[in-house]
Amino acid sequence: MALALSERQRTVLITIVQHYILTGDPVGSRTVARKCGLNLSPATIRNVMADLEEMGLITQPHASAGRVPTDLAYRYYVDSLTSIPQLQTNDLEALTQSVPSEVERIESLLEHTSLLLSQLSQHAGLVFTPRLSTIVLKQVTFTRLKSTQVLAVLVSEAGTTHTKAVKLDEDLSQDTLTEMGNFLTSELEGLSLSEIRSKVLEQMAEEKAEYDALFQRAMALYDQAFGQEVDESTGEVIVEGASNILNSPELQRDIEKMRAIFEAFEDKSRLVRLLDRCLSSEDICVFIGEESEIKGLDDLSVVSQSYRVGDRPMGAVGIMGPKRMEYARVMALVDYTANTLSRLLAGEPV
Amino acid sequence: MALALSERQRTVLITIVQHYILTGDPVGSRTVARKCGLNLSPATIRNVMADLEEMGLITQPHASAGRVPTDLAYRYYVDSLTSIPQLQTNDLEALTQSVPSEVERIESLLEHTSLLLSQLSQHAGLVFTPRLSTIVLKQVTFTRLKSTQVLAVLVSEAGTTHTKAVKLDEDLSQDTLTEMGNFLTSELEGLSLSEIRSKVLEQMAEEKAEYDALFQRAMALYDQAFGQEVDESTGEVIVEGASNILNSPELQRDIEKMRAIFEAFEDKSRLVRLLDRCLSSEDICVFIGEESEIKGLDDLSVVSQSYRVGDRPMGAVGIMGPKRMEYARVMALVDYTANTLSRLLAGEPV
DNA sequence: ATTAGCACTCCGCCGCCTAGAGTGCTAAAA
DNA sequence: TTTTAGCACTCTAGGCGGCGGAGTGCTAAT
Repeated sequence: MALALSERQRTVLITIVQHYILTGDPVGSRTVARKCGLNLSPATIRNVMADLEEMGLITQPHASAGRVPTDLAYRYYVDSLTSIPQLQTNDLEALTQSVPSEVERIESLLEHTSLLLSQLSQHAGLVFTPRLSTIVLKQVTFTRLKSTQVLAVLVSEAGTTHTKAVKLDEDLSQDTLTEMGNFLTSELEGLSLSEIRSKVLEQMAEEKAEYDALFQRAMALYDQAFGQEVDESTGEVIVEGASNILNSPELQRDIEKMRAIFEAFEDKSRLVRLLDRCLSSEDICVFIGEESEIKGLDDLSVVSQSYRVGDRPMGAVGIMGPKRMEYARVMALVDYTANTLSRLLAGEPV
Repeated sequence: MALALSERQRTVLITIVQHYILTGDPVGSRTVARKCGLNLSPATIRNVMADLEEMGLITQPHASAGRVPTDLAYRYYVDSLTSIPQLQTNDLEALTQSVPSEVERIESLLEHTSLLLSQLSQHAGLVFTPRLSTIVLKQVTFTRLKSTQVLAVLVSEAGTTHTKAVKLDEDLSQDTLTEMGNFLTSELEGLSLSEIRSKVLEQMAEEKAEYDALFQRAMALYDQAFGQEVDESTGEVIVEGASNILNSPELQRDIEKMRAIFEAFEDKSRLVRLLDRCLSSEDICVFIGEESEIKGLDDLSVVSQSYRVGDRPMGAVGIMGPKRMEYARVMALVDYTANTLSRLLAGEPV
């Protein structure tokens, strides 16, 4: 599967990709000859380029323009970046400066992270929040809002909260509700919501008398609030700096594409699917063009890396920009940010 | 201050505005003569138009194109819509169909509302959430996350939650924290956060011995969590359907303007200022072009109306689109939606 | 295997022109 | 006095042709 390129082909291809990323203009044989360091004449380069074109790595937008990398070429280029690149010193400075000393609100932290990524990269910043099922329960409380309406509040170990209003048949007092919350908390603390889900289902099916009625009802209440939600919730996506996409000159021409992109940004459910593919991998993920499999995003690339709390992957951060992005730098930014976020959430010093 | 226009001038102006809203093309004397119903020749209309231009109500994009309404003309047009217009039947149907039967999560409801507004209007939907100070407290709880880290959770009467992690000097047990929460809840329930703010400040200043030490510490903890926040928090803005702005043909030409608009969308803090101006008024608000006083939004108009819980205004909903929008229809949508939202939040049937 | 030379192609730009739409002005009509 | 018809004028959008530049592929020489 891996493309077998001669050393010379490799050099020429990389030169083309790098130069195109830099300038955005199609790059011709003359330019390659000067920049690639091979001391060959443009004519020779042309032969190599003809081969590369046949392999589907480069194309010309029209006969007699220079060559432009295809998705395949970007893929090759990214794969050829052996390991996660080092962060540039100025980026490192900027990042360390804007890391908060402590976490007051996780939601704000994630938003801030997304914004930071977008500002540093000048592309769009992405943060995926955890899906409900992976969350570990810390505390449940029920608050009586109106006669038969109760607000269930769930606090996770990480410090996120999740709420849902529930309608009851009977009117329970706040005291009863508090007791139910305490019951559940002592019983369920430390379990993930998906573990709880199976435990609740199991116990409600058995309906043994070994638990008293209050506990049974508490379980039912919990299930009413979060039961389905756990299976269905896919987490959220925080997109910041989407307007940066408008800077990219190769997209400014085509307003239709632009619209497709912004519509894709708003359809969060599709974006979430990227998360799944990223969470299953330890490594940083790069989706080039159509690899994201999101309609409308075929002119963009996404670089993302999961962040974790303890050993479990919780969510992911990423940067989304034109395929013509500085992959090395962006990957370094994303990787560093994901690691920092993991440490912050774990309460470790940064 | 109100512009004094002759009946004829009025008719011509309204015709121009309506026709421009409809087509987006500059409208010439010939067209006006045909559409305005006055049975006058284009030449006569031209004289009227010259007057209107002198008054600053219309301009020509270039000599020898038709006339285009200025902000002033839109203002006049909107003011001439005597009362809030009626909802069109098809809009009414669409709205009633997508009203949820019950409110499970306020955050989702508000997001859904914003999305709904954007879809029906084909512009951007706005929802402003309440600023912290106006919220009425229902319950406070403290959850011990780690040795000296506590999560303060505040539930409002409306059912919204607000959290903040707090770092402590000492390590308090969960039992102590729970007790503190109960204390505070019983003492503060039913008060708005701004009322609480002054009460807390007052009591902490007095430092009387009439309250026991636990309560004093609870107060301090509360203040640490939400004290400053109450003064600073401005509420949030939920923008949906921003990509609809890209449809507007008069903006597609100028990518710079487009970028300015999307940047303005992302700068939530400025958008929030619109809320203030809208909350103080009972009536529906229309901001045309520069009236929003937001840089970058001078090519858009915003229609917004506050929603309330009980008698207090809580937040606002709105629609943001090109100045060339169907004001009557948009105003009807916004007004109806705001009322429906108020009723939903109050738990009334819709 | 590499290179120089050359003819060819295609885009982007400039200037030119024209058709069309709309205006303002003036003089005639109501 | 108000309205209208007529006319000359202006400005834009769009089509056409020519030209320079950049880059290519091919061929023949090194």
